[in-house]
Amino acid sequence: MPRTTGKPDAKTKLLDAALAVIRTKGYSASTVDELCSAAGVTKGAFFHHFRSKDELGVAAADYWSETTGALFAAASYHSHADPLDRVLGYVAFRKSLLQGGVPEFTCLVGTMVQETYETAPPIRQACDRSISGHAATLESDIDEAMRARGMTAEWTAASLALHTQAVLQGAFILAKAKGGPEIAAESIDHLTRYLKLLFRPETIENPA
Amino acid sequence: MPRTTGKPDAKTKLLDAALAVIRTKGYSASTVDELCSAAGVTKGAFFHHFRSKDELGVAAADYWSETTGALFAAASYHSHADPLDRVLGYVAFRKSLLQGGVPEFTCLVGTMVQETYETAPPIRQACDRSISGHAATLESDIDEAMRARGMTAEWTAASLALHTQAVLQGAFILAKAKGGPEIAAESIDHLTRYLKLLFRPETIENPA
DNA sequence: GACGCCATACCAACTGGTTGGTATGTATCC
DNA sequence: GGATACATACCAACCAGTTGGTATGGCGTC
Repeated sequence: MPRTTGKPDAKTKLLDAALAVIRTKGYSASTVDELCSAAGVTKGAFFHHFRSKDELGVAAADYWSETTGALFAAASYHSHADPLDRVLGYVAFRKSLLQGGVPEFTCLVGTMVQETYETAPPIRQACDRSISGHAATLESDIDEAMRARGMTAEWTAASLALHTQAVLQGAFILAKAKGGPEIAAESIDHLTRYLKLLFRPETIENPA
Repeated sequence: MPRTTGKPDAKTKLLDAALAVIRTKGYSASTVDELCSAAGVTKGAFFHHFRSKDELGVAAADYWSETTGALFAAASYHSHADPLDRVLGYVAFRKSLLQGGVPEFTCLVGTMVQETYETAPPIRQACDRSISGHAATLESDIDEAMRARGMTAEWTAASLALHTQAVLQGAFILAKAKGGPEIAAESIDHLTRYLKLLFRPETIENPA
């Protein structure tokens, strides 16, 4: 919530800085001092808005949910008539986001939950909310695509929606290990191929 | 390298402790003091064997490659005659390893690389070696399965081998976020289904 | 096989800088 | 003029790494 004036307030600046710094160095290695200097504010402002570093972690995860939620809500893949095209469009959109440096396209909550799942339950829950809430936006399209084909599968729309998130999170880890987005793009291609094989096997060449 | 006596030396105890502690709390949050007390040695021993904490991080990743390498090399899925059965057996074996608490079945190098990929290049490289080296053990079976079917695909054996690692790493993140292995098992099931659809589509029911 | 020699392995105590967090002051808005 | 929104100064605990030391075992020498 920025001030009524055009300038962002210290809280927003701290949250924006948290996204950048934590995605680059991880949560534990991101110090309060560094977050403050990256945001251009002082420690007084930090502890005015957040009672502790962990509370900022929770707020950052929620802020991440908001900003990315707005990004995906505004994306054009929702306009496809066929629900499967919306799902495939989503995955293609995710692939198109693999731009810039690794810290710029990787996921805040996937990074944070790795470090905090045992030691900071509120952060773990905030990350789960973010991932699961995002997956839920896919689930309805997947469900609709299944119904449109009268599919009765061994898997659920919910599990497939979460699987897409698993592939993306894993692709980010590979990108971090290898230092670039190329391998992540290939994994996303495999995900697209899986979805097509599940829903439209006839469109995939099968030379066997 | 333990001593000729039965007891493990301080270096091995530190490496074993590092696997447990870092998998639970992440790399940055694992302090040298905590690693030492978990290993039952003193700081003097730590800095006798490792010049720095980062050097231990590299050694831990290499140690992880060794121990997990031995685990997979000894597994029974290698005995299948059909190379595809070996690949599917590998994935089933990975699923069977989802036992115990989350820190016990998740991956050290996947956790470490998230925090260190930008700040500690030697650790990043050690994690890449571990992941890519492990994927390479799958690549030959995948390649053989492709040749046996005369497949000419848009994807390579190497990219599919790495994709399996992406799914597993992503499944671990979901397990951490949700606090249990169930969702990871479902994602591994999706991976198995993808592999069967690629290589044996006739064995999958398709009610569409 | 007793001896001196020394590298390796390890320990306890310490240090300077950093950490998350606090206490207190001040400017600005309604 | 009181609540909100910051800034400055500070602290105790903790951090990675250092220091100076001890215990042990192998090895050549005689």
